[in-house]
Amino acid sequence: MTMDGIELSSAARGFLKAMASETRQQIMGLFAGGVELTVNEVAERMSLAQSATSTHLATLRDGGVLVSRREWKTVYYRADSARISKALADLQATLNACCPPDDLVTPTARTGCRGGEGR
Amino acid sequence: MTMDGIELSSAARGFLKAMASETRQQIMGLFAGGVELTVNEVAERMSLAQSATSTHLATLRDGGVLVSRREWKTVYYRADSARISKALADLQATLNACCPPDDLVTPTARTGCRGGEGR
DNA sequence: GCATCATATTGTGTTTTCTGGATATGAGGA
DNA sequence: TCCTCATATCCAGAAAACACAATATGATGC
Repeated sequence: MTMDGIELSSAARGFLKAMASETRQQIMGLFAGGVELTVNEVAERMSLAQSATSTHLATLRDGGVLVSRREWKTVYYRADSARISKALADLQATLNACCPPDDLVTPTARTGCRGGEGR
Repeated sequence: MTMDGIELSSAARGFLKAMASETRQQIMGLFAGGVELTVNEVAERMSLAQSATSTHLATLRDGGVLVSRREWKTVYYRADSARISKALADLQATLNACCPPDDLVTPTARTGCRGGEGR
């Protein structure tokens, strides 16, 4: 009851919560290549209502997966690759601490990904 | 309308589904250090019913985060670090393909993590 | 066969999430 | 000011997840 709390960081938590929904996973697929999309564009391509799309995009932004850039009327959403890498590195670090890191993990996986997060 | 499907692999999908629940995240914290735990032990430490615990552990096993080893009566659950690393590498690879890998990401993040997944 | 132990499964009620319609906000143009 | 556009928020209902009690399964020991 002391060290049970190998809790995930808020970044990793938000990432998991954001990416848990399959609909949001598909939404993320629309942002491939770094394209910027508006809410209506995402709604149209996903065949979703504008309100539902707005909520999903807000969830993704809250989870650190997307960033929003407001240009007068329209809000452009875009994938936040830096924050995604950060969340993944964080997730990996926590899970490495949680699970036996001694088994026979490839050294590439351990060293390579951890160094990625600059910020 | 053709290449929208930057879908995640089943490993990454299962991982996200398994780790989406905060209860399951806490459960994973119990397996720190590679300890093996039975269903009843997890239920007791989490103050959860045996049925709920069994379901959660099955979800985690199905998501590739835990492995179960049956020893006569009791079933011992244990973290599957290799599969976890695999899922994370897969996730990172997909998200790197999804999101702008050109912005100004450190080259370590691009080369290091992508090479991790061998299979 | 019967009882027991540990786990899995079923059933039910509760809570949360998801979705779409309607409405509100905020900014630009006539 | 009024209207329009794009997005956000509010408000239902529908769907899914969660948790518990009860029961079923599977294997051991009598």
